[in-house]
Amino acid sequence: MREVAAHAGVSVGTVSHVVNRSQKVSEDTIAKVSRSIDALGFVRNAAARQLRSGRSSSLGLVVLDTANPFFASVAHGAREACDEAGLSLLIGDSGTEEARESKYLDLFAEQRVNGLLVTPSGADLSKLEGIASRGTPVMLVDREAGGYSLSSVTVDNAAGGRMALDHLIAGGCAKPAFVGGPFTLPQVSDRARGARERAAESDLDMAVFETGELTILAGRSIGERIVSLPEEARPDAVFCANDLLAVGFMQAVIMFSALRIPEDLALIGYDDIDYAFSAIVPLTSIRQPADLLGRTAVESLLAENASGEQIHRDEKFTPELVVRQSTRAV
Amino acid sequence: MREVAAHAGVSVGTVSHVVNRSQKVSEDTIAKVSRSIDALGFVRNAAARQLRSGRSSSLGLVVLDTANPFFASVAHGAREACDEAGLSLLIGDSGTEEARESKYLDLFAEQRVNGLLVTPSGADLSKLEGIASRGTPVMLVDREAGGYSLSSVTVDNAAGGRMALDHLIAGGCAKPAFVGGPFTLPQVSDRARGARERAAESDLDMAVFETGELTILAGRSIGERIVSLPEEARPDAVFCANDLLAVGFMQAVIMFSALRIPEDLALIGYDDIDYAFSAIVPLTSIRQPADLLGRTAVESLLAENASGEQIHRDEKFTPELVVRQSTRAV
DNA sequence: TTGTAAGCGTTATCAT
DNA sequence: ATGATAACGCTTACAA
Repeated sequence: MREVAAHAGVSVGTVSHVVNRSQKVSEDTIAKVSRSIDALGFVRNAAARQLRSGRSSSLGLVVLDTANPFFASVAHGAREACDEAGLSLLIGDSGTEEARESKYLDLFAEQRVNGLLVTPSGADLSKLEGIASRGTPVMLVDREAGGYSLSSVTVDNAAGGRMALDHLIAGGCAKPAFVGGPFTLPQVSDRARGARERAAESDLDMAVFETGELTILAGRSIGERIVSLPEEARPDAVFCANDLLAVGFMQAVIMFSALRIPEDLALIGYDDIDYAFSAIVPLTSIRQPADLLGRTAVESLLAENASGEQIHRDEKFTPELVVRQSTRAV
Repeated sequence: MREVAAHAGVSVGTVSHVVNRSQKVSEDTIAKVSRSIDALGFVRNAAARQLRSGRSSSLGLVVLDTANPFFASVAHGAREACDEAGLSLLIGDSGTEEARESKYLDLFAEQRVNGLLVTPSGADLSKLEGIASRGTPVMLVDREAGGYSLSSVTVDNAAGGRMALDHLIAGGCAKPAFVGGPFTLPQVSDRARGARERAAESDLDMAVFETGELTILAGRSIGERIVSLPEEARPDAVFCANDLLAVGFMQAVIMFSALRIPEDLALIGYDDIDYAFSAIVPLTSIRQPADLLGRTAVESLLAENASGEQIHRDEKFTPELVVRQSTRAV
């Protein structure tokens, strides 16, 4: 910048003002300085800029798995909202590991982000609470605050679980099962709880098969296990904690058994990702407004930030049943 | 940091040394300073750090579409390689728009990233060449340098196109068609070119249907158009420029026609995303090593950076045919 | 409308 | 092993 100033024959302060339009500068000077900037290929230094101004104009987002289309959509919605607000979004992928989550939190803290959007991996949110209390706004995404003093944007998982079982039972299912994990994730345990409650209302037991993660691969391997069970032990309807599991489950059914979906085994997923529609047997699912979740998280964070309030809010969306072939006509 | 120094009764230089392990400090002092850091909740300021040291320890990646599983995998591979090298990765999504790409490039330039990985949206790479010539290493990802003086990591698209048609023709197809776009993307036009060449070798014409983008939605709408063509004008095999298009195309075939895949219409995609396997009719595809592409891009960039060389290299992977039901037995 | 100059919070070079 | 101190490149009062 000093070089630009020298080249244009003005002071650094003036250069700064033309770069930032922060003060009235004469047309002539603007032209002169602009020419020097181009000639020298000057690019302003974000580090110096941020250090001096104290502002960072960025938000941090930490999700469980960027390869999961649900979180890809959340990130997409958040990015759009950030773009509109002139902020840049830093994205971290915790892989459902607290250590990696913590690493990104530290990284973002060092960057002095204006706010943090987090889907926590573990149960202990005290680190986040600490960050929030030290002045960085924190918004939980797809996770309720529980006893912690934090704001959140969520979708009602228990309601979703109830919807899924309601639909399965209405279709005539007698031996429902739940597939998902880890149960330390409230997203998983709440869906299971809602489902179990609804099953109990119809005097049905719901078997539970726990997986280590929410991926296609995990779905496929638990599917292999379930289709090889003797008929009397096999469920007649399976509710998967997300669509990736359901897609993998379906692969296993088709590869390793002669069971028909939905006649022998009904299948319902969760999230309604784009591919649910295109599955071998189009997949019934519980749709979540993922994009909106990300967008709302950013907007709420910004609103809270602007108002300077310390009041924590919980925004909760309701999911929606999307019926397709994988559960039709049992 | 000054506060920490005062609290611990040492100088700021010493605090810096314990934070960075950059010089020998006595055990006692380390303990004392660490206690003060915890007590005051000190977090080092990345901006000041970078400003003073001149180092940024981050890489920038700009891809065409983060919602596309292919690029999600590329980003995943790149992130892993960055993690291993102790770098953080900034990701930008250009949405195949040059203006957005340019915006991210400027943003990353201001951040003084140590290197840039880019899948360009347009044909003019002079901006990237300029950046590279000004000292920031640039690596093209999934795009060749053409006449520009830039390094690249790619997968052979023309070979992939040839493979696709070879397979279709071996299956007895007589009226092949290509679906994809925009053709300004070399990934698309090279696949089409390879396919057309192979078709010509068998004295076959290949119809071309251009789409505006490479999404499920675009595939569905072009699919609607194609299945409603009179039989004599309708292709008997369709090669889609990527799997998203193919998935959407398949949706249209099933919703809006009675045509069977592959008996009436064979379908082949490109990328072999996870969902190809689970499509209504499992999708034949040309597999690209997406993860490896991202990883290699980072590693090559770092290697080039370390060696301080200006020699540009082109690494080219070869794709692989994965046969599934959508083309089997015509 | 433009110039001057004091920091922002670190790191790194010298002394001590 | 520790301390003092000069930058790093910019923003922003304030002065001219």
